[in-house]
Amino acid sequence: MKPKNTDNPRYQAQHQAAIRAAASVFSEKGFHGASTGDIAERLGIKQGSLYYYFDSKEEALEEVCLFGLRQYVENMDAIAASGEPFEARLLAVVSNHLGRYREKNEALKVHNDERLYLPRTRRRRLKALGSHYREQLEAMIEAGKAEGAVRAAIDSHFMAQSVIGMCNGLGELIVRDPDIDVFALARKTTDLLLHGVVPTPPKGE
Amino acid sequence: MKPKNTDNPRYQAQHQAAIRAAASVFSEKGFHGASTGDIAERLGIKQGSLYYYFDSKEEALEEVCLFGLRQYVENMDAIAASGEPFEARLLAVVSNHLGRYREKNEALKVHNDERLYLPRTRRRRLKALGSHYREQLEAMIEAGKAEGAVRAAIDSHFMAQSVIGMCNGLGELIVRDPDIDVFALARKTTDLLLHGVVPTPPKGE
DNA sequence: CAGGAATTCTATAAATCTATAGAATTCTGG
DNA sequence: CCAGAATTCTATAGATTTATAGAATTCCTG
Repeated sequence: MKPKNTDNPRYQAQHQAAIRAAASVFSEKGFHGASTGDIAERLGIKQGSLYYYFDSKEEALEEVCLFGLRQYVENMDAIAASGEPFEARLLAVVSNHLGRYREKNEALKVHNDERLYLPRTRRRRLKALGSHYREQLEAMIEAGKAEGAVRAAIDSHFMAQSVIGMCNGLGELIVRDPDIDVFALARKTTDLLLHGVVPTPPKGE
Repeated sequence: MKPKNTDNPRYQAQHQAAIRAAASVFSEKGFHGASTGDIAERLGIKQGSLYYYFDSKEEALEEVCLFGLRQYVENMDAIAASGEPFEARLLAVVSNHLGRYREKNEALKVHNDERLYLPRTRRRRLKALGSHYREQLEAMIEAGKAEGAVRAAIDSHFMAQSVIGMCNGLGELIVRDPDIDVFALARKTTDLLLHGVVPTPPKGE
């Protein structure tokens, strides 16, 4: 093992840059399609030098996924903790999710598409974060029921997964068209989830 | 080039089997993570022999994706052509989409996750099929507006993408839990899309 | 069962790619 | 500016992988 000072700001900065370079390359070519040489090149160093920052290519993938997921999940925690009414919190969740596709789409895309190639052990921490996210969302929906903002018949597990999937699908739209107004899209999405598409009131309950 | 008779039923059967084997392996390991040796092994032949059925690994991926998408899109055409009211057609679309995750999930999963690794030229035919699907769905939503079953304010492009994303997200649920009742899930999903989660009627319009 | 067509096998070249070791360079504090 | 620490480079072992060529086998038809 080389001497390295992981507390040094210089090391940390380059380590971050390496994660970003890996995110960029993985998102373009996929985990297996990208080589450590590609990543090093994007970072402006030689292939062998990359191993100063990652022990293995898999570790790089894991760090990219964690990086992509972390702030996203932290925002969810903040939203869940806020005392806002259900509608506002749902809008915040959707905005947070869709917003990621604009700002930091690469690492999150890598998480979405490539995380499956991590070995079981490495996937554990990611799964914990992802489950935490979904559980927060489920709890939020349950709270919505308690508020009377959500029909009692709604299955919160099902609905949480629906919201996540819908946002991921819309992410494609956002990535494809750089001119889309993400916040307007979030409002439309929230409106669809809240009220559906039918003009007449739902059949009671 | 070897002598080969692509009209021979024996050839066609093995070719189909090769596509299935490729779908299975690609869905497990990803395109770049899977080797032609893996595919051949699953098919019960040697690595080199696989090239009797595919000219390249990329061609194998393309055929898997087309296979996964084809019947799915054909069903959509049938649904669009049926004279059913909007609600019934939406349910049919969602059932078709979710049902794929049970029956033939491997090829469709490969299409969803790996199609990006195809070169531009090979992706064209897939894109045509996918766009056709989305356009049919958009037209269906527009027809729903004409019927008065859908609010005029709904953006059909946005909504089509939402439906597709939602179904893909729920697909994970279906793959994860083999005991899920897919049709019940389709009904819940359709209900959510039609009426939203809010118990009180939407604010007019 | 003979002979040609169809299918599969063996063997391999040529091009990867990951990870490591040790040399060379750059940085930093005194 | 010097000395040691930190970072990067060069070079390479060792393992894989795709795709091809030609030999061997199996299948089918007459």
